[in-house]
Amino acid sequence: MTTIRLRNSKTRKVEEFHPIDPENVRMYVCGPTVYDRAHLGNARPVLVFDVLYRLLRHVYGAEHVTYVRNFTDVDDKINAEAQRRKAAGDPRSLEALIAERTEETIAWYHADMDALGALRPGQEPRATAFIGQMIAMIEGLIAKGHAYEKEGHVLFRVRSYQDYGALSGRSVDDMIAGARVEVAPFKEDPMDFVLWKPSSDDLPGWDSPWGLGRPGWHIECSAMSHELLGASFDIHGGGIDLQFPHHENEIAQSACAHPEAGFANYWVHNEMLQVEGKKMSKSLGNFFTVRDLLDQGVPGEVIRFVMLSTHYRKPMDWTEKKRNEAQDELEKWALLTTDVVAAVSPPDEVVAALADDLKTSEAITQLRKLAKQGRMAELLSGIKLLGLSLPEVDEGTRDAFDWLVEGEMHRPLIEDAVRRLVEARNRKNYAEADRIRGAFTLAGVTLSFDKDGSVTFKREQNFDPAKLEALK
RNA sequence: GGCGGGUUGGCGGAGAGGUUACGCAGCGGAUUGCAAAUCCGUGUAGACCGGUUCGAUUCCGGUACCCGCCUCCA
Repeated sequence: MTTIRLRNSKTRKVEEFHPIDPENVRMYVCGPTVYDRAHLGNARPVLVFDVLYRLLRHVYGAEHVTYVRNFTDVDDKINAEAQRRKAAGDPRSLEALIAERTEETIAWYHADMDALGALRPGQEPRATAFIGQMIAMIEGLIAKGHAYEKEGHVLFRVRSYQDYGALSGRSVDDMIAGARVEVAPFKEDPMDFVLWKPSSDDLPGWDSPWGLGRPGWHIECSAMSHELLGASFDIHGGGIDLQFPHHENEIAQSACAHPEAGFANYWVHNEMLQVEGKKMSKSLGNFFTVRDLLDQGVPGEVIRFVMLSTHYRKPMDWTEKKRNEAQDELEKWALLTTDVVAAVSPPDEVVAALADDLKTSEAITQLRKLAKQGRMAELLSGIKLLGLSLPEVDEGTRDAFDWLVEGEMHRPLIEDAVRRLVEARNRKNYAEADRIRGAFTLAGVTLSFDKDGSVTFKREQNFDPAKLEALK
């Protein structure tokens, strides 16, 4: 059996992966807060852990891997959007507006991530469905002296957990010295964080031993992972930005609530995404969503290919150039594998690359070698393991019409032009042939001639059907 | 201020203490009416300064610069 090696943030080393139970390999990844469309940065962890999920399924069997990724549907931003709609005159209750916002965002998320070729996790729990478990966990923490109630808030007593800061390599004293912690009068210690906070009448809340309120963000993941995967499980993933404080706090909560268990054995973090060398942010004006790219005609598999061409632990830079190169390479593979049936099992080289700490760029290099060697069945199988799909590429005169022509109105025009072109070439009237080809070029269609005399089309980015009129 | 990541040829991007990464672009050739595509061949590197070593881009130390997290935005 293939041995997977993963970089464990907990030990800062690449380690061999040995699941607690090979019959049920368990992975939890922090999912989105569902208040708006997922931006490109959100897609990176989705794709990184999708590759890991596919690898685990390959190695241990699809039915022996449990993948949980949550939806955070309790959040100020969701409330704010609902309140905005209410203020704009929507007569429905705030609760209904919140539910609507949550539902539509989840549907968007599914559609966008599906387009990137990401498999849906086996379970996608919503925080609001696990409030009872959160309350129970908080009660347990209070009983053990790890948490305390103050003014309707319940806070985690950070000083009560010896190993706090171990994951992110910080000491509590250093962090306080940094003087960037929130100072709240009800905290025993500046580092203590919220497990439960009071809610107002106009915002969602749940009854609890501490009054009407709602859970803190960190307790959601601790409660859901415990409920669905148990007190000890194998892999916990997420972006490096979540390492502190979110994951640190999860560990503190879970380790204190279930001191007999190990919580997550392997912590895997992906690096951040940049755009043209800069962090993606609204203020820099380089902020865009996955849907924006898809709407611009960037295929999901191209986004996926670009993402996988950089190792997950390195900052990934999204650029126009990479996107174009990825598209060219995928089209090339599509042509190479036309009518090819994928090999039953993926090539060892590709599996080995992924098993070595998810070296996706190395896996792509191996795919290129397979293409070079003409091992197309294996190439296709490797492409599938990476979760990539290939663009539809039609070649030849007849098939090309289907995607070249925007509406039947241009078909007679093009057929006639091609007929005249072929005739001109047969008569060796190259001036006329080049004139017709030039008109196609201006319309954004590249024509080329094969040895057997057939004509091949390629639609370019600047394709403009209106300019086909010039073919007359 | 604290913690972490990075700096490789024109561009992107890997691995390995000594042997071609790879892709794109470039150059030369084959092929082509001319092209495109394809095929063959080929040049260019390791931020800077020291150290270890027979030998370092690869290990160690330092310097510079870039980026991220620590703060709602991933």
